[in-house]
Amino acid sequence: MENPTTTDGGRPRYLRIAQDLKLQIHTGELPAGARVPSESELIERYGVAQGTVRKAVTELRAVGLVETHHGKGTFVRSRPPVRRKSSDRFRRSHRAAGKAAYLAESDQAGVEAEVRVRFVGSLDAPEDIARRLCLPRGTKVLARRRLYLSDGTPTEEATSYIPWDIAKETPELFAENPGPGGIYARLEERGHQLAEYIEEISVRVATKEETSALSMGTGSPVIQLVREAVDKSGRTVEVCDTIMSASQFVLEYRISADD
Amino acid sequence: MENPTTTDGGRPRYLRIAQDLKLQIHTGELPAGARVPSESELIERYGVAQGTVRKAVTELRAVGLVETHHGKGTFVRSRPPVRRKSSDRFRRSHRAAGKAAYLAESDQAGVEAEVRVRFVGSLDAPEDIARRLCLPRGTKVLARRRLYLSDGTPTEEATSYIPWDIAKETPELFAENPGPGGIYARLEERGHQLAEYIEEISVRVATKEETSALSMGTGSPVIQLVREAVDKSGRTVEVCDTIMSASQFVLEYRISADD
DNA sequence: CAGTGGTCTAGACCACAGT
DNA sequence: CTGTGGTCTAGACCACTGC
Repeated sequence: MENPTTTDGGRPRYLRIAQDLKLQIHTGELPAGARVPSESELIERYGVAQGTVRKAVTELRAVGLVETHHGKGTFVRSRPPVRRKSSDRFRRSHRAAGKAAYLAESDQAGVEAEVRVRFVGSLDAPEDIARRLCLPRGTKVLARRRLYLSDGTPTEEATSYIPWDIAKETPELFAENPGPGGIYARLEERGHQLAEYIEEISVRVATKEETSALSMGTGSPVIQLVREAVDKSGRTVEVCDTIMSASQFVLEYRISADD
Repeated sequence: MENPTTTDGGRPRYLRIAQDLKLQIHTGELPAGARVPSESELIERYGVAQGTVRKAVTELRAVGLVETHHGKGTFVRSRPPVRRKSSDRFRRSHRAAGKAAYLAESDQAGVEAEVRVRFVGSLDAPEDIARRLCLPRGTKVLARRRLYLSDGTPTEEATSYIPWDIAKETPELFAENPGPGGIYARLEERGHQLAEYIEEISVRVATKEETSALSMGTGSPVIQLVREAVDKSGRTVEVCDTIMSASQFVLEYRISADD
């Protein structure tokens, strides 16, 4: 009798608490970056057990409203979703303007973008990448991994893989900053005129590494986008594997109705 | 001391149990459609409390390996992901062959497809839909909601919205089956030559309704795909709102590198 | 060290499905 | 009715963070 369980107003208590916190976030009572009250505080405030507030916070994490850091606390995430535009994104005109794809998008969205290079160097091609590049598995490739941040918080980690025979004749690809227009501009300068990009989108829950790299909660969904860049000769000259925090993105594609 | 907690071999017990079940699923020991042992059985088998096996099963649901039904049990899901191909999907050639987009894809994937019409009729356009159709909010539109199944299990629910002035002159749109080539073929016959489709993809956790419609677990991620079909005059003649069980799909888009 | 989140237990009661 | 999953409690201990 000291346990009303599910009879709170139809819905479970943990959802009721989650709802309450959502409201506080949306009204600005809990602004972006703010600390959400600790578990003990919530336990006292709502008069429930730890497991219950825990489920509530889990709910908020799943929705992408907060992120939690062990030992520190849980915090309100910032920023609304960024938009990526497909037909726009790889326009040669953006390159002419001296912008890489990412900066071009972010500019449009009015977000302060930052790119942090994590690794540039040779690597044995992983299974899946080798297949996509039509190389025997384990072949040496150039890998470029970078982390993208919007307004300071990491949202996206991308790794480009380029066959070694192409990379070695394109020294700019080894630089942290490959120059105006990004690596696609460099590849085209070297005679690899691009014909099309093929993007594959899938959704899964984050692995432990991704969770920490993108500082999200456990079990958060991520979007995995694998893009192949194909040149006029039909060869795949680059594969880019991107992991995004799912709640932060909306992808847009335009498809011509003419065959 | 009767509680070893996290010291099981580095990882939490619930992950250990989840891992164990995953293995049984992948080896076929628990084939598609099979019942996963009930909570009480798992409690006994692993010698843990209910909360622990619960978290394990939650993990499996998040990964999309099982689905659970209150009062009945939890079951292994079937089918690998279906592929959708963008440049393929809306080819006029598929319509000529008398197939709607969905059947065309599924054929390719060797999956037994089924479409179940849930609703066809007029509706006041919801906020977001009205905006996309450039109509004042609350205007009457024709709505067509259908559920798509692969090998018997629901994977996708789509609702098409068509402005009333277009719908009323196209009687086939009110039929359960709009005929060969689907509604896009009918729209083109009525003079609305399509120019392009614009698709927006986002990911979020399922609402309660979606959870039951697609028979997935609570908190599973879904892909929301909103497509606008634009005709040669620049008018959006249809908006289609699709919810998919995220773990069941891989979306593919081809983007031309030429501006 | 104290404070935070993360895992676990043992036992209770509720809600849904099928006999 | 029994058996299933769903919610909740009270209290315990572990692990990470920062003073």
